[in-house]
Amino acid sequence: MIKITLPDGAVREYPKGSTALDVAKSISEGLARKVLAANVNGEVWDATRPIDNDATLKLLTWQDDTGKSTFWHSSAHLLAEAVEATFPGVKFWVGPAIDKGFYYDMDLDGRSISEEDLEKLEKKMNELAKKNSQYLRKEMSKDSAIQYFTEKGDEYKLDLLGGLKDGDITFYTQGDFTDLCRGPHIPHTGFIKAIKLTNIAGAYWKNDANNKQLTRIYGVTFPSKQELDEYLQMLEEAKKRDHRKLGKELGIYTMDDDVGPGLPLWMPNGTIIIEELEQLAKETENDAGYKRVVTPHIAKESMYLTSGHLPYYADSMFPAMELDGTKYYLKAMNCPHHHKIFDAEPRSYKDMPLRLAEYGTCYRYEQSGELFGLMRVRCLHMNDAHIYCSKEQFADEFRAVNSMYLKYFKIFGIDKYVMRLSLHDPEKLGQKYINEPELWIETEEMVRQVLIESNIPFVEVAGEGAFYGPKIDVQIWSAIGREFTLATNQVDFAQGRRFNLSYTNKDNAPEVPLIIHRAPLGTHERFIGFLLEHYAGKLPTWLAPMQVKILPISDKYMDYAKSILNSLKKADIRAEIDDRSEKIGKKIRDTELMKVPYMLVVGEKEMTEQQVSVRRQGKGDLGAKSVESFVNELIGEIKERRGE
RNA sequence: GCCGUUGUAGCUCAGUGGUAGAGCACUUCCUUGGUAAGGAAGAGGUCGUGAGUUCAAUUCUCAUCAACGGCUCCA
Repeated sequence: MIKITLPDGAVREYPKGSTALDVAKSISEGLARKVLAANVNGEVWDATRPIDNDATLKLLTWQDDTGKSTFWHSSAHLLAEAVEATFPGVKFWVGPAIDKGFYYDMDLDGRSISEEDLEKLEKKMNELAKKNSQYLRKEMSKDSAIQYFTEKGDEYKLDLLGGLKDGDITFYTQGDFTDLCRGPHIPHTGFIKAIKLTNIAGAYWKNDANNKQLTRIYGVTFPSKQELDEYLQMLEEAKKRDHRKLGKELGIYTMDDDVGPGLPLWMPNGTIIIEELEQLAKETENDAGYKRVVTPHIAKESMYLTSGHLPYYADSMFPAMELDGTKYYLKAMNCPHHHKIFDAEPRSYKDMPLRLAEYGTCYRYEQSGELFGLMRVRCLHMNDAHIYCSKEQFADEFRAVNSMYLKYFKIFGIDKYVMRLSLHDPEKLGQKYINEPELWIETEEMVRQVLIESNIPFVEVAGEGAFYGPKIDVQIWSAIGREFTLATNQVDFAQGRRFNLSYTNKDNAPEVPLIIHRAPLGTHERFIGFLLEHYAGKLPTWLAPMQVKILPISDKYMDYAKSILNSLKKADIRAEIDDRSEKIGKKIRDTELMKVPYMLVVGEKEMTEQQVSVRRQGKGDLGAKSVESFVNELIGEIKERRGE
């Protein structure tokens, strides 16, 4: 007998070789029908795998993240089974579970798969799922595994085997499909009740653009039809808050073929948002001791050679223009310009830290396939600043930048983000990263300490640093789930020396400053794209392009409406009268759809009592009040940049 | 840049080898109506662009541009 300890602390005895499924059955049949996998001594196992020793056990169902990912991983195998049955000879690479669903990468050997094929595959998968085929686990020696795949001529699985140790190799078979796989898997295919293959995409083998491109099929599955429907419904909802759709509907920005891809034209409504954000940034940066600067959009090649950008990023800069034998580049970043401002005057430790801020216009020749609405563009306005400081001042400055982020996030109610400490990749020193291994480790540790001391939760990722130093990135997700860096706070131990920057320290000796690059609001483009999605277009009043719409019941009240408009304008409130000869219901509907925060309905009653009937977008009628008190309250809401 | 899909009116979308249609938006007129769509009439498109096949192309083929879904990239 073996002792099984359950999550509630209960210890039960079972015969040696019992499975998690046996344990579930001993608790209840209903539970047994829901068990997808099991956590055995901290490791995720098949629910059908025999347990030979005492163990702690947690049964995993659809309610557990690992239960879900096991379900989706098994679904990927089911997809592969369907593909193999439909397109014989296909070679498979890997098929993992992802955040929402799964994919499988495969080499179709020159064939291509269409949307119609996806439907066929879905059908086949449903057919195969109904067979309730068990996922059978089998251990195999490395040699026989190599033999197996050599006979099959499967170079992909052989490649996978190369990275595995003898003794770690397991195979899983369900129905007619066998795959090299670490597992675990759900008990049988019958759990998979609802299947949706979402899209087909190309994906480079081993994520390397130099390798062959495989075909990737994405899908998502559920234990019930209802959950799939709910998921599809949710996707529809997400599309409604896509900034590209809202940007068009609300007149924020437009793109034009004649202007060029990735070059947004900001319309009047979008420009208002930009100006409000800049105002916020100016106020915040003034308070934090920043000084504003303005620099040109172009600079000579020599400067980007000095900075070291050109060797790393020439491909993603617009090609140089040549004038009088000198090459000029459109600037892709503001830092070198700012360094030149630092260098324009002799600096002493008394000037430090020196904080130079600019909403600088940058141009980056992003790859065509990467352009994405406002989130990834070729002309961008960075909420940029560079802080020049001593090593001693670094921690305080870095911390202050982080708290500026958090201050902004509070204003905008941003809570769904991940702070990422982006480090260098030691293998790419000298290629992607400046070859200063000790400095890397030293500064990375400085940044890590600041994060830990400030109690900011973060994840560490190697290979995401800037070429000149480590950074903290704030990662966010677009409505459709694509990940972006919203804000960034970077340490730069390289450019100071490259530009020969120095200040005189207390001992009258020259010293190279450390530089912090920071962009807490990222770029206008990405930030506004993000905000549109974040607020689903319902911007807080201080940001809303139109803040108040006055809706007269009929033309008779137009003069009264105009007097209200005057009071609003005097208070610098963005307002307008809907003077169309439409019924009030129509005016309200149109204003609601344009997501104007406040509507003032005025008619006979309001005019006699010198009031306005206030209607809040999305909330409905708030009742009548005097014009004066409405204006005063609104001024407060706008000044304090209140969210709701 | 790569793989795949798409491209018809301002927007959302029908449709056809014989030079195009709906709803909303727009314009004009009627209507002056109390909290999410009042009525009528009208205007609007060389069907992304270029070439080829054909008596004839918006429709078929190719190229190109752009957008979309991914991959790669992201100072």
